[in-house]
Amino acid sequence: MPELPEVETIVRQLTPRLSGRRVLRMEVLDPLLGTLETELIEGRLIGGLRRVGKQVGLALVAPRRAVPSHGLSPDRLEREASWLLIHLRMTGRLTWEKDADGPTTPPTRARLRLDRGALLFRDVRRLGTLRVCRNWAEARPAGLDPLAPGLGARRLGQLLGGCPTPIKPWLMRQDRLVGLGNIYASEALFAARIHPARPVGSLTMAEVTRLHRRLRAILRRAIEMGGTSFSTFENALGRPGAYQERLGVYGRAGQPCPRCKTPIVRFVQQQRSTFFCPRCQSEEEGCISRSREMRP
DNA sequence: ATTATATCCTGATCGC
DNA sequence: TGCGATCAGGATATAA
Repeated sequence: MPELPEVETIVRQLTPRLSGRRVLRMEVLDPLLGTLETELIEGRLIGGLRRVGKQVGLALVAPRRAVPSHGLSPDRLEREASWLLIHLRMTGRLTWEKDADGPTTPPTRARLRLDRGALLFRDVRRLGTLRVCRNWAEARPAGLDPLAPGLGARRLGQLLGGCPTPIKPWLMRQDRLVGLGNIYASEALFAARIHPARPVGSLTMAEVTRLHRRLRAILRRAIEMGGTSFSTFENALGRPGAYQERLGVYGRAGQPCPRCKTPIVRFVQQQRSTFFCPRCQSEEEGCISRSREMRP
């Protein structure tokens, strides 16, 4: 379940390894991936990597460029590059392999052969996708990145608007904010002490501010810790993250809330598990001051 | 327009 | 011990 911090971890690990490499051949092994415009990729240089929402974006530039190991600047890539977007969905993995010529083993779904080594896309559940875009305008997602410098509490408030949708499913809508999935949506609301079923329009400005601050803090912290390995996530080096040790509510139904010891509750929202603390995250707005008194 | 449901996929887990 | 049913969830398609 790679969400924003997990994808960011992978991008950071792969950037020095892949930047400047020349793509020799794109091998699509799983027919479920469909046909791709490989001519926008093959023969070009990897100008850099970038997280595009929950996707890993490989930026490809003309082969005469000199590319530093940290990649070309973001604005340069936005002007010049074509993009390979890799969506890992649930079980997708990206790893660099030294041997680019040997036989591939399942569940390898695609292999990008480079002038040195190869990038392997493995994915047991085969839900992941590959997409080729000719430019940044095609590749850029509709939703805003929660860690973008321009996304202040005010902007988030405007984005939320007054709709009656429950806040938790709203946070997972990729056409509004990109990068949040089931884990971090629950965690952000717990940290901000907002009930997951609260209508978006009912949030006070104070709550929006709190959500904004907590959300960004959690994502940054999770990136520092290499993401969350809840069940299956592994980074580009085949190692787990560490943020699962800091999860407050996700996957902890029945266990005591780390803040007030009340048992964590699980319920289903839009066919997905939502976890929350019934005491810290009151259904009604206005109980914040009370829960604040509970703090040690 | 918005919201709800079904679908995809496969390994792990559960109940009998 | 074995086997079928259920679950996990990101995104999209279709239905209401």
